[in-house]
Amino acid sequence: MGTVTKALSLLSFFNRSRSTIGLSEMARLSGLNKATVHRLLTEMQAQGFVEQTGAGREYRLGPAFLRLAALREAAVPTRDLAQAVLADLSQATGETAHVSMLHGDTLVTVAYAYSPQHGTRVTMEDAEVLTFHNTSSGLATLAFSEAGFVDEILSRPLEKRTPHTETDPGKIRATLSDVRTSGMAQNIGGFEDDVHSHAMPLFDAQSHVIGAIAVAAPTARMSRNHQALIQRELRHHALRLTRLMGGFLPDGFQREEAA
Amino acid sequence: MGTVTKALSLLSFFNRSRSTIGLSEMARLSGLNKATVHRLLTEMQAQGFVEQTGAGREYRLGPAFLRLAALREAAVPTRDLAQAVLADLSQATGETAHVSMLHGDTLVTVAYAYSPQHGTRVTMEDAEVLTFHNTSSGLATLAFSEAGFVDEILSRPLEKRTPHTETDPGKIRATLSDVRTSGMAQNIGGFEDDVHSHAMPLFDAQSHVIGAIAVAAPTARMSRNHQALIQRELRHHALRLTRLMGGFLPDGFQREEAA
DNA sequence: CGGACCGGTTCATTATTCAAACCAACGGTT
DNA sequence: AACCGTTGGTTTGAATAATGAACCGGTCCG
Repeated sequence: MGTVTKALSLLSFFNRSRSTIGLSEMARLSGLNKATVHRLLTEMQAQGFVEQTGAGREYRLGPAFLRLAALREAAVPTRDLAQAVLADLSQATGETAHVSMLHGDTLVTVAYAYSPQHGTRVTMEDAEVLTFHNTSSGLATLAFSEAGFVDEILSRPLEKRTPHTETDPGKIRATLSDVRTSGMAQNIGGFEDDVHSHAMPLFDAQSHVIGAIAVAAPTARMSRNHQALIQRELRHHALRLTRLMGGFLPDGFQREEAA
Repeated sequence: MGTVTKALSLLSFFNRSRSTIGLSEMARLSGLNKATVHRLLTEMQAQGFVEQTGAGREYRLGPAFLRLAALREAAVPTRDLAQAVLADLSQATGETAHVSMLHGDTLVTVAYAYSPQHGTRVTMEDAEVLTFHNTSSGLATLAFSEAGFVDEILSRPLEKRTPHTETDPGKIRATLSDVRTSGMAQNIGGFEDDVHSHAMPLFDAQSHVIGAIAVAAPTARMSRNHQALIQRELRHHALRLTRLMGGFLPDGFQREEAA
């Protein structure tokens, strides 16, 4: 593992529930020597990628990311585009909508929109990492990924998050096959109890899957009419977002959506 | 220069007008060997910090920054806080307001807000890098920086951006002294013709300057009454933002603002 | 006081980076 | 076609930087 890889991988130990990390803890988490970690952090600190908190001298993510994220967004406005489409989609369905993107082997939520229509709604967190086997977005993404990647994901331990989580790789593969046919994935209570979500894949210019767009609703609200509405709107907006981002549906992807 | 520093400094060559950079160009910009640059970029690419565009194989900033910026913002919500204060400030003054933060020796705009009140307004860009000698934010920041940093900045060549740009280090030092007395910096047409801006410094918990908050208006609109309004509102909101971010004014900082 | 942490530093050993030359491929000229 | 100047990417001993075990000086706790 190269030095740069080591340094950057340190950053991945920060998450929502662990926003500051001390030197020794970072050394333990990464398995690297304390001196090495110190040097890497010091170098990253000089560039603003991490900074030290006043008290305790722990490290946290630095301000450089604000700048670089803004530049990334200026160069590739996926987030803005997603946000715009999600606003329409959540408005049309009255439910929470979100877009998650594939980064390597992790699926990260990059944008979401709520509808004010109902008092109850499914809530989302920014930059949340989704699992593949128990979210509709994960299933939609996986269904259009290459076989090796699917094997890789399904060979790992699959967390049983709720009583309804499906953890049998064979059954999941059967589900993926259905998703490929219909173009849409569903998940009922597999990630959070009482949440019924629909998701469709998003594609880039080479028709490779790059993420998914989803609508999440309380199961209590999922009547047949409501489900039909969600599916219709989701099909429409998924296609729209893929096109806005300069992508193309793969050959054979079913496209029965209403104009 | 350490390896990590080299790798991270490559990222700083991306900006708004140069969002993709090829291998050879990056080697030229950084002064590093092509082989080294290639290895560094490859490592960063594996972590999602850069990615290659389909055509031309050039590199651009990667998606990892969206995630890390969201986590940074979750840990230290400076941007959100700034945005909230700016909304009020631009509303109260009817002019464009913005906050810029000091990262090492560069001053970067992190948030801004427009007022819909007038048809003409000063426009801003996200993640824009400001110079110190010809912006009110730069002068406000510099006035409360330590002497060594001021010497460093003023010893560099000072760009004469407009006919009104002051480039004489001696006169700039005199201006900084005035800014320290009044707590507020002004700049008339030194950055953009016909823009009159006011700025005040922002401080952290150790009373070190961390950036500035500013109001920028067309010179044509700057009557005595309007200027008095802007100064009053700016004083109020600058103090408010410093406090919201957990900072304290340094001893002796003048505080004659209206409650 | 003694022990167990913490963040940070030292220095001989070891691995990486450097520079320069070299490939293969592409797009224009001649 | 031949040539030219590019591009991204790769290879080579010689120079340089990274590494990790031990070490320092704190602070907290009993």
